[in-house]
Amino acid sequence: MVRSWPQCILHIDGDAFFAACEQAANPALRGKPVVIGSDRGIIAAASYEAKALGVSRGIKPWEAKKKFPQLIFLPSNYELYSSMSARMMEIIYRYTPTVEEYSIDEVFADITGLRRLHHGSYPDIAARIQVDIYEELNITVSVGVSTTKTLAKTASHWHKPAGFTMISGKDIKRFLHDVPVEHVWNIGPNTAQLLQKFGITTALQFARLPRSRVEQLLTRPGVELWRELQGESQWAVNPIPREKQQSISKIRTFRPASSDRAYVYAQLMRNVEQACFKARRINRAPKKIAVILRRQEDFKSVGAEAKLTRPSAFPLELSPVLEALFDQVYTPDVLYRATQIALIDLVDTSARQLSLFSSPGRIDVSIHRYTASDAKQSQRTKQLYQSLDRLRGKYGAPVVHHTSSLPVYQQKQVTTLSDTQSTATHLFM
DNA sequence: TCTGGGGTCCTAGGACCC
DNA sequence: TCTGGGGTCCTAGGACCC
Repeated sequence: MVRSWPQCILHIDGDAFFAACEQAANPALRGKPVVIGSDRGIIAAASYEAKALGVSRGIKPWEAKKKFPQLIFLPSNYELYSSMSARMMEIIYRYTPTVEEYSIDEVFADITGLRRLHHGSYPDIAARIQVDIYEELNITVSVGVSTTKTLAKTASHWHKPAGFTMISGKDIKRFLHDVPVEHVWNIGPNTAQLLQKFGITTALQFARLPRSRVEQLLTRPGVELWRELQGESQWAVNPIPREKQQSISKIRTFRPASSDRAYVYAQLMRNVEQACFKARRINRAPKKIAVILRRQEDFKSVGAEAKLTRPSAFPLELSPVLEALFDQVYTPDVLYRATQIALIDLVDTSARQLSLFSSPGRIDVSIHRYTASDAKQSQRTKQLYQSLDRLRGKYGAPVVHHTSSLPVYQQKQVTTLSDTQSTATHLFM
């Protein structure tokens, strides 16, 4: 039976990953109710011990603190989680090269055709991966084994933590029977609502619809999903290198909401600086940028997008475009609660060096211009940011900002150059 | 769910062309 | 005046994910 499987796909899901990483890194935290999250935000993760107390994602950190004084609160430490994630990936790569790093704590892996190589059945191989991760990293993962990504993911969710669930062809009905349709991967609130209107509330009911009906109700991805649930693999496990990242965005909510133009723009500029820094670090630059503001009253986002005449990840070069976009979306007297910048259609910048002769300089909203002096200016801009990035690397935090982001920092204690003791020094240019 | 932050992909429809 | 058919490219916005 297992022999006849056309594909064998695994879904490997870290259990309470952030909290588990903290517990792995610090043995004193093991067995304790650990919660990751900041005071003002939401709870990002909770260890199983904390979940057992009744901590859930919905609850606010300060509420949880009051209700369960024994909780251990930790700020999130992405460096730690990323390195643990990378080590987890490495273990899986030992078994197969076909690994999709779906998120920091989730992996799809295709082990089709590798039984002889690893001297074992598919479930054997999957179990070995699970054991290796536990023994080497001190964290548990839940594993799902099936013929499609969708079924593998359904399987890994079936039993957590440290679960191991296999769905073979003949078991599909049994597993889908109890799964609410809105819990199926890639069925969100909208699709679930539509299906429910037609009396479809479970994954099995959906899987049993005739194909023609599915084609009527949903579009192509819906039909593909339907076939995945039959056990016919439609979505390949595809290893996407991180360098292929398509977009970077930075969003920040501020409280209280504000309608002050300079302040809101300053928040945006801060996001821009962070997003551009991240882009430069991975040697990418956007061909398009979008500015989005979120309104306080209805929580809706309003945004505007612009194509750049040349890719750039330098805030100084982007600022004319940014300002134009900002003015398109900003309405005086409207209260905003968040700003967001999106760097879109990222392209690789490592290969082509900006040179005096090969690159147009200035970036405009709509007009494309090119002069030698612009190119020279561009070169200087690049050098400037290289120095700034080095500085940032040295201090671990940004030290120089654009003048337009000043209003953000005016709320805090801004120190000056002369205060050389402080690492919180902010310079403005 | 009364609300953080960071992503991907798909589709409809307009513009433009033959 | 009303009116063909088809292809491609691009954009806005939706929907979904962790």
